[in-house]
Amino acid sequence: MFDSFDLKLLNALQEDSDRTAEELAEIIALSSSAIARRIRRLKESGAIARTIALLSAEIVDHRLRAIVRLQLHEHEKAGDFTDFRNRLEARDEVQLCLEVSGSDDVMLLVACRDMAEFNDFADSELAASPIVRRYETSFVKKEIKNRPMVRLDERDA
Amino acid sequence: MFDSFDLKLLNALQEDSDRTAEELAEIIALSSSAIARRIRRLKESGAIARTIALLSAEIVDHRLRAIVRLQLHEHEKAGDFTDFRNRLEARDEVQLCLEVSGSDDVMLLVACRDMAEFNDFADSELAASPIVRRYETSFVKKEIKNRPMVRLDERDA
DNA sequence: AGTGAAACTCTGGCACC
DNA sequence: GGTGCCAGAGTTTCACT
Repeated sequence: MFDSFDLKLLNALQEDSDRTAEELAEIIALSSSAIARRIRRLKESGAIARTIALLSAEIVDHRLRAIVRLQLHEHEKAGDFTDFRNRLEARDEVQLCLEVSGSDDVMLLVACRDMAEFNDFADSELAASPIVRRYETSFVKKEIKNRPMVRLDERDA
Repeated sequence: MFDSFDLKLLNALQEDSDRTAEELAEIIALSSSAIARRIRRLKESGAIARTIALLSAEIVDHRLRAIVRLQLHEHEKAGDFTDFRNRLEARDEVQLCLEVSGSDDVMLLVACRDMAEFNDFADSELAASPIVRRYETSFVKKEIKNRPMVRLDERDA
């Protein structure tokens, strides 16, 4: 699937996708046209899902972020859970939604403007949902690291 | 700080930063040169911290991801905690590290290749650390949503 | 994969509001 | 102050080797 050039390229683009093909060619031992060709192929094939801008911590830190751990009722029809998932996915406040193992079933990272907005979210999406058994909230005091990056190596080839 | 054009632009770039100034000019009512100028200013001022490529879910799903909730010992010297934070920050496996309120002190999202690698990580960084009192791990079964985006509006101006 | 030319995109100066 | 227009610089794309 990927040769070692692709792997280096994917790692580099996950760190900073703003560099030109020529700059990347200096890091990876390849001509700029080969770099450009590979980037285009990786985007077309979907290996690179999308490229996005991340805002400064100064802006993001003005939001109230919360980790919410959900326990669901056990015998839910698949349809209800799908609806619930779709509702969460549609909410702008939900940055991350993961189905997890262990005593909790779902974990959310929610970014709101303030506590009032968080309460509105929790009331309408969580407390009001018949499939949520209970939920527990921790608020984010400080972001120490946020790097979505997955470093690839030859084992990912 | 930001006028309504900047806010629209920041929202658009958080969703997809691969569009040209001309394409963005069709969404936002501005000429392409004005768009390009604003993007450059937003990057120079640091409002846009960086732009990154996100890999496809197919690639990321081959990793074993875990949510780890940490409780620390209470009377830690600030220096020890700083060291601990720096170690976690330096580990590629740590995608997200948050200081939180509530019964836990720190929450991690960790991406490893397999359980063996996760255990190595947990043993060397968590179990071996004198400042960690206990930790609890949930593994990610399924990613339902992952959008780091923070939607801005006139209240962020 | 690399080279070079064509096409496209961004940059910077100037007039305008 | 910021915008739009246009020309030049820089970057990507494409045919060919």
